[in-house]
Amino acid sequence: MSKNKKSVCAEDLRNRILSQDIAPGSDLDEASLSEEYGISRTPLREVLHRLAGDGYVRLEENRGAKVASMDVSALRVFFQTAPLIYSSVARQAAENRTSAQIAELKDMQRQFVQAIKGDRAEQVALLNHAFHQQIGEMAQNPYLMAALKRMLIDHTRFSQTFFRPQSEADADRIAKAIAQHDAMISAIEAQEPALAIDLTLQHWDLSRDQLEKYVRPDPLPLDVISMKDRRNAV
Amino acid sequence: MSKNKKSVCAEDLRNRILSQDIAPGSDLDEASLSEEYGISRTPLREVLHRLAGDGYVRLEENRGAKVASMDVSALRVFFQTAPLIYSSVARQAAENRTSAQIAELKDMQRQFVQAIKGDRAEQVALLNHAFHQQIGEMAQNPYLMAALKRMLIDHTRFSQTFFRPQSEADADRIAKAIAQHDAMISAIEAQEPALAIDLTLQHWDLSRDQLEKYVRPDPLPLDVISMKDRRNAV
DNA sequence: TGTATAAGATTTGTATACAAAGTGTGTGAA
DNA sequence: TTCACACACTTTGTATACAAATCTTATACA
Repeated sequence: MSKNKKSVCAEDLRNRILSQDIAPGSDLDEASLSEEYGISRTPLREVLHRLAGDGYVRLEENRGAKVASMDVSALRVFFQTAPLIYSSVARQAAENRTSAQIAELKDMQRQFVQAIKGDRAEQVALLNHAFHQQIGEMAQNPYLMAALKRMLIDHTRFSQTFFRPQSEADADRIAKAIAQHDAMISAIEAQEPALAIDLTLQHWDLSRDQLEKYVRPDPLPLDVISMKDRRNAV
Repeated sequence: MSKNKKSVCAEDLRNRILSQDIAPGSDLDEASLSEEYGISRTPLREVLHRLAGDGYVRLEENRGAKVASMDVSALRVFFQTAPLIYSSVARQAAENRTSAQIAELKDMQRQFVQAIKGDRAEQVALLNHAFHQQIGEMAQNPYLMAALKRMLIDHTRFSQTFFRPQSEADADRIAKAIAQHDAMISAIEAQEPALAIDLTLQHWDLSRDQLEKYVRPDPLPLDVISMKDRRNAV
Protein backbone atom coordinates (compact mmCIF):
# COMPACT_ATOMS: atom_id res chain seq x y z
CA MET A 1 0.00 0.00 0.00
CA SER A 2 1.73 3.11 1.26
CA LYS A 3 5.40 3.10 0.50
CA ASN A 4 7.15 4.39 3.57
CA LYS A 5 6.90 3.86 7.29
CA LYS A 6 5.93 7.46 7.87
CA SER A 7 2.69 7.34 5.90
CA VAL A 8 1.89 3.97 7.47
CA CYS A 9 2.31 5.63 10.85
CA ALA A 10 0.11 8.59 9.89
CA GLU A 11 -2.64 6.37 8.50
CA ASP A 12 -2.55 4.00 11.44
CA LEU A 13 -2.74 6.85 13.91
CA ARG A 14 -5.71 8.30 12.04
CA ASN A 15 -7.44 4.93 12.09
CA ARG A 16 -6.74 4.37 15.75
CA ILE A 17 -8.14 7.78 16.58
CA LEU A 18 -11.20 7.24 14.38
CA SER A 19 -11.93 3.88 15.96
CA GLN A 20 -11.35 5.26 19.46
CA ASP A 21 -8.57 2.70 19.89
CA ILE A 22 -6.84 5.82 21.19
CA ALA A 23 -9.41 7.65 23.29
CA PRO A 24 -10.29 11.32 22.77
CA GLY A 25 -8.18 13.54 25.00
CA SER A 26 -5.44 11.00 25.68
CA ASP A 27 -1.77 11.92 25.42
CA LEU A 28 0.39 10.63 22.62
CA ASP A 29 3.83 9.78 23.91
CA GLU A 30 6.47 10.47 21.29
CA ALA A 31 9.02 7.98 22.55
CA SER A 32 6.70 4.98 22.67
CA LEU A 33 4.96 5.80 19.41
CA SER A 34 8.20 6.29 17.50
CA GLU A 35 9.43 2.95 18.81
CA GLU A 36 6.13 1.30 17.94
CA TYR A 37 6.28 2.43 14.31
CA GLY A 38 10.02 1.88 13.97
CA ILE A 39 10.84 5.48 13.16
CA SER A 40 12.69 8.13 15.11
CA ARG A 41 11.00 10.99 16.88
CA THR A 42 11.78 13.49 14.14
CA PRO A 43 9.44 12.08 11.46
CA LEU A 44 6.90 11.07 14.09
CA ARG A 45 6.66 14.64 15.27
CA GLU A 46 6.16 15.75 11.69
CA VAL A 47 3.26 13.33 11.44
CA LEU A 48 1.76 14.72 14.63
CA HIS A 49 2.02 18.28 13.34
CA ARG A 50 0.24 17.22 10.17
CA LEU A 51 -2.49 15.47 12.15
CA ALA A 52 -2.84 18.63 14.22
CA GLY A 53 -3.53 20.63 11.08
CA ASP A 54 -6.09 18.03 10.03
CA GLY A 55 -7.86 18.25 13.38
CA TYR A 56 -7.05 14.75 14.65
CA VAL A 57 -4.85 15.95 17.50
CA ARG A 58 -4.07 19.10 19.43
CA LEU A 59 -0.52 20.18 20.15
CA GLU A 60 0.24 21.90 23.42
CA GLU A 61 3.43 23.83 23.99
CA ASN A 62 5.98 21.68 25.82
CA ARG A 63 3.43 19.06 26.70
CA GLY A 64 3.01 17.16 23.51
CA ALA A 65 0.10 15.94 21.43
CA LYS A 66 -3.35 14.97 22.68
CA VAL A 67 -6.10 13.30 20.67
CA ALA A 68 -8.81 15.82 19.81
CA SER A 69 -11.44 15.74 22.52
CA MET A 70 -15.18 15.30 22.08
CA ASP A 71 -17.04 17.32 24.63
CA VAL A 72 -20.75 17.82 24.97
CA SER A 73 -20.85 21.32 23.55
CA ALA A 74 -19.16 20.01 20.41
CA LEU A 75 -21.94 17.49 20.03
CA ARG A 76 -24.62 20.13 19.72
CA VAL A 77 -22.69 21.90 16.98
CA PHE A 78 -22.09 18.58 15.29
CA PHE A 79 -25.80 17.80 14.99
CA GLN A 80 -26.47 21.34 13.90
CA THR A 81 -23.93 21.37 11.10
CA ALA A 82 -23.98 17.86 9.67
CA PRO A 83 -27.06 18.17 7.42
CA LEU A 84 -25.72 21.35 5.80
CA ILE A 85 -22.28 19.96 5.02
CA TYR A 86 -23.39 16.47 4.04
CA SER A 87 -26.14 17.61 1.71
CA SER A 88 -23.97 20.31 0.11
CA VAL A 89 -21.27 17.73 -0.52
CA ALA A 90 -23.78 15.26 -1.92
CA ARG A 91 -25.12 17.83 -4.35
CA GLN A 92 -21.72 18.64 -5.74
CA ALA A 93 -20.65 15.01 -5.80
CA ALA A 94 -23.63 14.28 -8.06
CA GLU A 95 -22.69 17.21 -10.24
CA ASN A 96 -18.95 16.69 -10.49
CA ARG A 97 -18.14 13.00 -9.98
CA THR A 98 -15.96 11.22 -12.52
CA SER A 99 -16.66 7.66 -13.60
CA ALA A 100 -13.36 6.52 -12.10
CA GLN A 101 -14.55 7.88 -8.76
CA ILE A 102 -17.86 6.04 -9.11
CA ALA A 103 -15.97 2.79 -9.67
CA GLU A 104 -13.90 3.42 -6.56
CA LEU A 105 -16.98 4.26 -4.51
CA LYS A 106 -18.65 1.02 -5.60
CA ASP A 107 -15.55 -0.91 -4.61
CA MET A 108 -15.60 0.73 -1.19
CA GLN A 109 -19.24 -0.22 -0.77
CA ARG A 110 -18.36 -3.84 -1.68
CA GLN A 111 -15.67 -3.93 0.99
CA PHE A 112 -18.06 -2.25 3.43
CA VAL A 113 -20.72 -4.95 2.91
CA GLN A 114 -18.07 -7.68 3.17
CA ALA A 115 -16.85 -6.33 6.49
CA ILE A 116 -20.39 -6.23 7.84
CA LYS A 117 -20.91 -9.87 6.87
CA GLY A 118 -17.63 -10.69 8.61
CA ASP A 119 -18.76 -8.87 11.75
CA ARG A 120 -15.59 -6.80 11.87
CA ALA A 121 -17.11 -3.76 13.50
CA GLU A 122 -13.98 -1.62 13.60
CA GLN A 123 -13.23 -2.21 9.92
CA VAL A 124 -16.86 -1.46 9.09
CA ALA A 125 -16.66 1.92 10.77
CA LEU A 126 -13.42 2.78 8.96
CA LEU A 127 -14.82 1.68 5.60
CA ASN A 128 -17.94 3.72 6.21
CA HIS A 129 -15.63 6.65 6.90
CA ALA A 130 -13.78 6.04 3.65
CA PHE A 131 -17.07 5.77 1.75
CA HIS A 132 -18.27 9.17 2.87
CA GLN A 133 -14.85 10.74 2.38
CA GLN A 134 -14.86 9.43 -1.18
CA ILE A 135 -18.16 11.22 -1.79
CA GLY A 136 -16.37 14.29 -0.50
CA GLU A 137 -13.61 13.77 -3.06
CA MET A 138 -16.25 13.58 -5.76
CA ALA A 139 -17.60 17.00 -4.86
CA GLN A 140 -14.19 18.39 -5.85
CA ASN A 141 -14.64 21.24 -3.43
CA PRO A 142 -11.64 21.73 -1.14
CA TYR A 143 -13.54 24.15 1.10
CA LEU A 144 -16.42 21.81 1.84
CA MET A 145 -13.94 18.93 1.98
CA ALA A 146 -12.16 20.59 4.87
CA ALA A 147 -15.42 20.80 6.80
CA LEU A 148 -16.47 17.29 5.80
CA LYS A 149 -13.20 15.73 6.96
CA ARG A 150 -13.57 17.35 10.35
CA MET A 151 -17.19 16.21 10.60
CA LEU A 152 -16.24 12.66 9.70
CA ILE A 153 -13.53 12.52 12.36
CA ASP A 154 -16.18 13.08 15.02
CA HIS A 155 -18.92 11.18 13.23
CA THR A 156 -16.81 8.05 12.93
CA ARG A 157 -15.76 8.26 16.54
CA PHE A 158 -19.33 8.80 17.72
CA SER A 159 -20.66 5.97 15.58
CA GLN A 160 -18.36 3.31 17.02
CA THR A 161 -21.28 1.47 18.51
CA PHE A 162 -23.44 1.81 15.42
CA PHE A 163 -21.88 -1.14 13.67
CA ARG A 164 -21.89 -3.49 16.66
CA PRO A 165 -25.46 -4.77 16.38
CA GLN A 166 -26.90 -5.70 19.79
CA SER A 167 -30.41 -6.49 18.71
CA GLU A 168 -32.58 -7.39 15.75
CA ALA A 169 -33.48 -3.72 15.37
CA ASP A 170 -29.79 -2.79 15.15
CA ALA A 171 -29.25 -5.31 12.36
CA ASP A 172 -32.21 -3.80 10.52
CA ARG A 173 -30.70 -0.36 10.78
CA ILE A 174 -27.39 -1.57 9.36
CA ALA A 175 -29.22 -3.25 6.46
CA LYS A 176 -30.99 0.03 5.86
CA ALA A 177 -27.68 1.90 5.88
CA ILE A 178 -26.31 -0.46 3.22
CA ALA A 179 -29.38 0.11 1.06
CA GLN A 180 -29.05 3.86 1.48
CA HIS A 181 -25.42 3.73 0.42
CA ASP A 182 -26.45 1.86 -2.72
CA ALA A 183 -29.16 4.40 -3.47
CA MET A 184 -26.69 7.25 -2.96
CA ILE A 185 -24.25 5.65 -5.37
CA SER A 186 -27.01 5.41 -7.98
CA ALA A 187 -28.11 9.00 -7.53
CA ILE A 188 -24.54 10.28 -7.77
CA GLU A 189 -23.79 8.09 -10.76
CA ALA A 190 -26.99 9.30 -12.47
CA GLN A 191 -25.96 12.87 -11.65
CA GLU A 192 -29.21 13.70 -9.87
CA PRO A 193 -28.24 16.27 -7.22
CA ALA A 194 -31.72 16.69 -5.75
CA LEU A 195 -32.10 12.96 -5.25
CA ALA A 196 -28.59 12.68 -3.82
CA ILE A 197 -29.39 15.37 -1.28
CA ASP A 198 -32.64 13.70 -0.31
CA LEU A 199 -31.02 10.31 0.19
CA THR A 200 -28.17 11.88 2.12
CA LEU A 201 -30.57 13.55 4.53
CA GLN A 202 -32.39 10.25 5.03
CA HIS A 203 -29.07 8.56 5.69
CA TRP A 204 -28.23 11.30 8.17
CA ASP A 205 -31.56 10.83 9.96
CA LEU A 206 -30.80 7.16 10.42
CA SER A 207 -27.32 7.88 11.70
CA ARG A 208 -28.57 10.66 13.97
CA ASP A 209 -31.11 8.41 15.67
CA GLN A 210 -28.37 5.91 16.38
CA LEU A 211 -25.97 8.58 17.57
CA GLU A 212 -28.54 9.88 20.00
CA LYS A 213 -28.78 6.38 21.43
CA TYR A 214 -24.98 6.37 21.79
CA VAL A 215 -24.96 9.71 23.56
CA ARG A 216 -28.01 8.99 25.70
CA PRO A 217 -27.99 5.19 26.11
CA ASP A 218 -30.63 3.16 27.89
CA PRO A 219 -30.38 3.70 31.65
CA LEU A 220 -28.69 1.04 33.71
CA PRO A 221 -30.94 -1.69 35.18
CA LEU A 222 -32.68 -0.46 38.29
CA ASP A 223 -31.14 -3.33 40.30
CA VAL A 224 -28.32 -0.96 41.25
CA ILE A 225 -30.68 0.80 43.61
CA SER A 226 -31.09 -2.32 45.71
CA MET A 227 -27.31 -2.84 45.50
CA LYS A 228 -26.79 0.66 46.81
CA ASP A 229 -29.22 0.02 49.64
CA ARG A 230 -27.38 -3.14 50.50
CA ARG A 231 -24.00 -1.37 50.56
CA ASN A 232 -25.35 1.36 52.81
CA ALA A 233 -26.77 -1.29 55.11
CA VAL A 234 -23.38 -2.89 55.70
CA MET B 1 3.54 38.82 20.71
CA SER B 2 4.22 35.17 20.14
CA LYS B 3 6.82 33.80 22.48
CA ASN B 4 9.08 31.58 20.44
CA LYS B 5 10.77 31.76 17.08
CA LYS B 6 8.80 28.82 15.76
CA SER B 7 5.38 30.45 16.05
CA VAL B 8 6.81 33.67 14.64
CA CYS B 9 8.01 31.66 11.67
CA ALA B 10 4.63 29.98 11.22
CA GLU B 11 2.74 33.25 11.43
CA ASP B 12 5.10 35.06 9.11
CA LEU B 13 4.90 32.29 6.54
CA ARG B 14 1.11 32.39 6.72
CA ASN B 15 1.12 36.14 6.21
CA ARG B 16 3.56 35.98 3.34
CA ILE B 17 1.44 33.37 1.62
CA LEU B 18 -1.77 35.32 2.25
CA SER B 19 -0.27 38.51 0.85
CA GLN B 20 1.21 36.66 -2.11
CA ASP B 21 4.65 37.81 -0.98
CA ILE B 22 5.35 34.15 -1.66
CA ALA B 23 3.50 33.31 -4.86
CA PRO B 24 1.09 30.39 -5.18
CA GLY B 25 2.87 27.30 -6.43
CA SER B 26 6.37 28.42 -5.54
CA ASP B 27 8.81 26.12 -3.74
CA LEU B 28 9.78 26.70 -0.16
CA ASP B 29 13.44 25.94 0.38
CA GLU B 30 14.08 24.51 3.82
CA ALA B 31 17.68 25.60 4.11
CA SER B 32 17.12 29.24 3.25
CA LEU B 33 13.90 29.54 5.28
CA SER B 34 15.43 27.97 8.36
CA GLU B 35 18.35 30.36 8.11
CA GLU B 36 16.01 33.30 7.56
CA TYR B 37 14.03 32.57 10.73
CA GLY B 38 17.07 31.59 12.77
CA ILE B 39 15.89 28.08 13.50
CA SER B 40 17.16 24.72 12.34
CA ARG B 41 15.46 22.63 9.69
CA THR B 42 13.81 20.32 12.23
CA PRO B 43 11.32 22.83 13.70
CA LEU B 44 10.92 24.52 10.31
CA ARG B 45 9.80 21.24 8.79
CA GLU B 46 7.32 20.81 11.62
CA VAL B 47 5.90 24.23 10.79
CA LEU B 48 5.59 23.24 7.13
CA HIS B 49 3.76 20.05 8.05
CA ARG B 50 1.34 22.05 10.14
CA LEU B 51 0.78 24.55 7.34
CA ALA B 52 0.16 21.62 5.02
CA GLY B 53 -2.61 20.39 7.29
CA ASP B 54 -4.07 23.90 7.32
CA GLY B 55 -4.04 24.08 3.52
CA TYR B 56 -1.42 26.80 3.12
CA VAL B 57 1.14 24.54 1.47
CA ARG B 58 1.34 21.16 -0.22
CA LEU B 59 4.05 18.66 0.65
CA GLU B 60 5.42 16.47 -2.09
CA GLU B 61 7.40 13.37 -1.34
CA ASN B 62 11.12 14.08 -1.58
CA ARG B 63 10.58 17.39 -3.26
CA GLY B 64 9.60 19.66 -0.44
CA ALA B 65 6.83 22.13 0.23
CA LYS B 66 5.07 24.28 -2.32
CA VAL B 67 2.65 27.11 -1.63
CA ALA B 68 -0.92 26.01 -2.38
CA SER B 69 -1.74 26.87 -5.96
CA MET B 70 -4.74 28.83 -7.22
CA ASP B 71 -5.87 27.50 -10.55
CA VAL B 72 -8.89 28.54 -12.59
CA SER B 73 -11.03 25.53 -11.72
CA ALA B 74 -10.58 26.33 -8.05
CA LEU B 75 -11.92 29.80 -8.68
CA ARG B 76 -15.27 28.52 -9.90
CA VAL B 77 -15.69 26.41 -6.77
CA PHE B 78 -14.63 29.35 -4.66
CA PHE B 79 -17.39 31.59 -6.00
CA GLN B 80 -19.86 28.76 -5.69
CA THR B 81 -19.12 28.00 -2.06
CA ALA B 82 -18.37 31.35 -0.45
CA PRO B 83 -21.96 32.55 0.12
CA LEU B 84 -22.92 29.29 1.82
CA ILE B 85 -19.98 29.24 4.21
CA TYR B 86 -19.87 32.94 4.94
CA SER B 87 -23.58 33.26 5.66
CA SER B 88 -23.66 30.10 7.78
CA VAL B 89 -20.76 31.41 9.81
CA ALA B 90 -22.39 34.83 10.17
CA ARG B 91 -25.60 33.27 11.47
CA GLN B 92 -23.83 31.29 14.16
CA ALA B 93 -21.55 34.16 15.05
CA ALA B 94 -24.63 36.28 15.80
CA GLU B 95 -26.06 33.44 17.86
CA ASN B 96 -22.98 32.41 19.82
CA ARG B 97 -20.63 35.38 20.12
CA THR B 98 -19.31 36.39 23.52
CA SER B 99 -18.90 40.01 24.52
CA ALA B 100 -15.13 39.54 24.78
CA GLN B 101 -15.11 38.45 21.17
CA ILE B 102 -17.14 41.51 20.18
CA ALA B 103 -14.58 43.74 21.84
CA GLU B 104 -11.79 42.01 19.96
CA LEU B 105 -13.66 42.32 16.67
CA LYS B 106 -14.16 46.03 17.22
CA ASP B 107 -10.46 46.42 17.93
CA MET B 108 -9.63 44.62 14.71
CA GLN B 109 -11.95 46.90 12.81
CA ARG B 110 -10.19 49.92 14.35
CA GLN B 111 -6.82 48.63 13.21
CA PHE B 112 -8.30 47.86 9.81
CA VAL B 113 -9.55 51.43 9.35
CA GLN B 114 -6.22 52.81 10.59
CA ALA B 115 -4.30 50.74 8.05
CA ILE B 116 -6.55 51.95 5.24
CA LYS B 117 -5.92 55.57 6.24
CA GLY B 118 -2.20 54.80 6.25
CA ASP B 119 -2.42 53.28 2.78
CA ARG B 120 -0.69 50.10 3.89
CA ALA B 121 -2.40 47.79 1.45
CA GLU B 122 -0.74 44.56 2.56
CA GLN B 123 -1.55 45.18 6.22
CA VAL B 124 -5.11 46.07 5.26
CA ALA B 125 -5.57 42.73 3.49
CA LEU B 126 -4.17 40.83 6.48
CA LEU B 127 -6.35 42.74 8.94
CA ASN B 128 -9.39 42.11 6.78
CA HIS B 129 -8.42 38.42 6.93
CA ALA B 130 -8.17 38.57 10.70
CA PHE B 131 -11.53 40.34 10.93
CA HIS B 132 -13.37 37.61 9.05
CA GLN B 133 -11.51 34.86 10.86
CA GLN B 134 -12.59 36.41 14.14
CA ILE B 135 -16.22 36.19 13.01
CA GLY B 136 -15.45 32.54 12.35
CA GLU B 137 -14.21 32.14 15.91
CA MET B 138 -17.45 33.66 17.16
CA ALA B 139 -19.50 31.02 15.39
CA GLN B 140 -17.83 28.47 17.67
CA ASN B 141 -18.24 25.82 15.03
CA PRO B 142 -15.02 23.92 14.29
CA TYR B 143 -16.50 22.27 11.20
CA LEU B 144 -17.50 25.51 9.49
CA MET B 145 -14.31 27.09 10.79
CA ALA B 146 -12.24 24.56 8.85
CA ALA B 147 -14.06 25.50 5.65
CA LEU B 148 -13.93 29.21 6.42
CA LYS B 149 -10.18 29.19 7.03
CA ARG B 150 -9.59 27.52 3.69
CA MET B 151 -11.88 29.97 1.95
CA LEU B 152 -10.10 32.92 3.55
CA ILE B 153 -6.69 31.69 2.41
CA ASP B 154 -7.81 31.96 -1.19
CA HIS B 155 -10.02 34.99 -0.64
CA THR B 156 -7.22 37.02 0.90
CA ARG B 157 -4.83 36.03 -1.86
CA PHE B 158 -7.35 36.85 -4.57
CA SER B 159 -8.22 40.17 -3.00
CA GLN B 160 -4.67 41.53 -2.95
CA THR B 161 -5.59 44.23 -5.42
CA PHE B 162 -8.83 45.11 -3.67
CA PHE B 163 -7.19 47.34 -1.10
CA ARG B 164 -4.89 49.18 -3.52
CA PRO B 165 -7.33 51.81 -4.75
CA GLN B 166 -6.57 52.88 -8.33
CA SER B 167 -9.53 55.17 -8.88
CA GLU B 168 -12.21 57.17 -7.15
CA ALA B 169 -14.59 54.22 -7.60
CA ASP B 170 -12.12 51.89 -5.80
CA ALA B 171 -11.94 54.26 -2.85
CA ASP B 172 -15.74 54.28 -2.71
CA ARG B 173 -15.79 50.49 -2.60
CA ILE B 174 -13.33 50.43 0.28
CA ALA B 175 -15.39 52.98 2.19
CA LYS B 176 -18.41 50.78 1.57
CA ALA B 177 -16.53 47.75 2.87
CA ILE B 178 -15.68 49.60 6.08
CA ALA B 179 -19.33 50.57 6.56
CA GLN B 180 -20.41 46.97 5.94
CA HIS B 181 -17.93 45.72 8.55
CA ASP B 182 -19.41 48.15 11.05
CA ALA B 183 -22.92 47.03 10.23
CA MET B 184 -21.90 43.39 10.60
CA ILE B 185 -20.39 44.09 14.01
CA SER B 186 -23.67 45.71 15.11
CA ALA B 187 -25.80 42.83 13.85
CA ILE B 188 -23.59 40.23 15.53
CA GLU B 189 -23.46 42.22 18.75
CA ALA B 190 -27.27 42.60 18.70
CA GLN B 191 -27.54 38.85 18.08
CA GLU B 192 -29.63 39.22 14.95
CA PRO B 193 -28.71 36.24 12.77
CA ALA B 194 -30.99 37.14 9.86
CA LEU B 195 -29.55 40.62 9.61
CA ALA B 196 -26.00 39.31 9.96
CA ILE B 197 -26.59 36.92 7.07
CA ASP B 198 -28.05 39.67 4.92
CA LEU B 199 -25.17 42.03 5.56
CA THR B 200 -22.67 39.26 4.96
CA LEU B 201 -24.17 38.48 1.58
CA GLN B 202 -24.06 42.16 0.66
CA HIS B 203 -20.43 42.26 1.73
CA TRP B 204 -19.76 39.20 -0.37
CA ASP B 205 -21.40 40.78 -3.41
CA LEU B 206 -19.10 43.76 -3.10
CA SER B 207 -16.06 41.56 -2.73
CA ARG B 208 -17.14 39.31 -5.60
CA ASP B 209 -17.48 42.22 -8.03
CA GLN B 210 -13.97 43.31 -7.15
CA LEU B 211 -12.61 39.76 -7.41
CA GLU B 212 -14.10 39.39 -10.86
CA LYS B 213 -12.22 42.51 -11.88
CA TYR B 214 -9.03 40.96 -10.50
CA VAL B 215 -9.55 37.75 -12.41
CA ARG B 216 -10.72 39.44 -15.60
CA PRO B 217 -8.99 42.83 -15.55
CA ASP B 218 -9.46 45.56 -18.12
CA PRO B 219 -7.76 44.59 -21.37
CA LEU B 220 -4.39 46.10 -22.16
CA PRO B 221 -4.40 49.35 -24.15
CA LEU B 222 -4.88 48.65 -27.82
CA ASP B 223 -1.58 50.45 -28.62
CA VAL B 224 0.16 47.08 -28.39
CA ILE B 225 -1.38 46.11 -31.70
CA SER B 226 0.47 48.85 -33.54
CA MET B 227 3.63 47.87 -31.63
CA LYS B 228 3.22 44.31 -32.83
CA ASP B 229 2.83 45.51 -36.43
CA ARG B 230 5.99 47.54 -36.11
CA ARG B 231 7.98 44.60 -34.75
CA ASN B 232 6.79 42.31 -37.53
CA ALA B 233 7.76 44.94 -40.09
CA VAL B 234 11.41 44.97 -38.95
C1' DT C 1 22.10 18.07 -33.41
C1' DG C 2 19.71 15.39 -30.29
C1' DT C 3 19.36 11.88 -26.82
C1' DA C 4 20.87 8.90 -23.14
C1' DT C 5 23.51 8.19 -19.30
C1' DA C 6 26.62 8.83 -15.49
C1' DA C 7 28.89 11.74 -12.04
C1' DG C 8 28.47 15.64 -9.17
C1' DA C 9 25.86 18.97 -6.61
C1' DT C 10 21.82 20.14 -4.26
C1' DT C 11 17.92 19.22 -1.49
C1' DT C 12 15.05 16.44 1.30
C1' DG C 13 14.47 12.72 4.92
C1' DT C 14 15.96 10.49 9.29
C1' DA C 15 18.59 9.39 13.42
C1' DT C 16 20.91 10.78 17.33
C1' DA C 17 22.66 13.82 20.85
C1' DC C 18 21.87 17.40 23.67
C1' DA C 19 19.16 21.41 25.72
C1' DA C 20 15.06 22.98 27.95
C1' DA C 21 10.78 22.51 30.05
C1' DG C 22 7.66 19.92 32.81
C1' DT C 23 6.50 16.36 36.47
C1' DG C 24 6.98 13.98 40.63
C1' DT C 25 8.97 12.97 45.11
C1' DG C 26 11.22 13.50 49.34
C1' DT C 27 12.96 16.39 52.97
C1' DG C 28 12.85 20.23 56.15
C1' DA C 29 10.72 24.18 58.32
C1' DA C 30 6.49 26.38 60.07
C1' DT D 1 0.42 17.73 59.39
C1' DT D 2 1.01 20.95 55.72
C1' DC D 3 3.41 23.76 52.74
C1' DA D 4 7.58 25.00 50.17
C1' DC D 5 11.49 24.05 47.83
C1' DA D 6 15.11 21.45 45.84
C1' DC D 7 16.49 17.59 43.35
C1' DA D 8 16.05 13.80 40.26
C1' DC D 9 13.56 12.02 36.49
C1' DT D 10 10.70 12.15 32.42
C1' DT D 11 9.23 14.25 28.26
C1' DT D 12 9.38 17.62 24.76
C1' DG D 13 12.10 20.87 21.67
C1' DT D 14 16.19 21.83 18.72
C1' DA D 15 20.59 21.33 16.36
C1' DT D 16 23.61 18.69 13.80
C1' DA D 17 25.35 14.85 11.13
C1' DC D 18 24.52 11.65 7.89
C1' DA D 19 21.61 8.92 4.45
C1' DA D 20 18.67 8.96 0.48
C1' DA D 21 16.53 11.05 -3.24
C1' DT D 22 16.28 14.43 -6.82
C1' DC D 23 18.11 17.72 -9.95
C1' DT D 24 21.95 19.42 -12.91
C1' DT D 25 25.49 19.14 -15.91
C1' DA D 26 28.87 17.12 -18.71
C1' DT D 27 30.08 13.67 -21.88
C1' DA D 28 29.58 9.91 -25.15
C1' DC D 29 27.21 8.03 -28.79
C1' DA D 30 23.93 7.74 -32.57
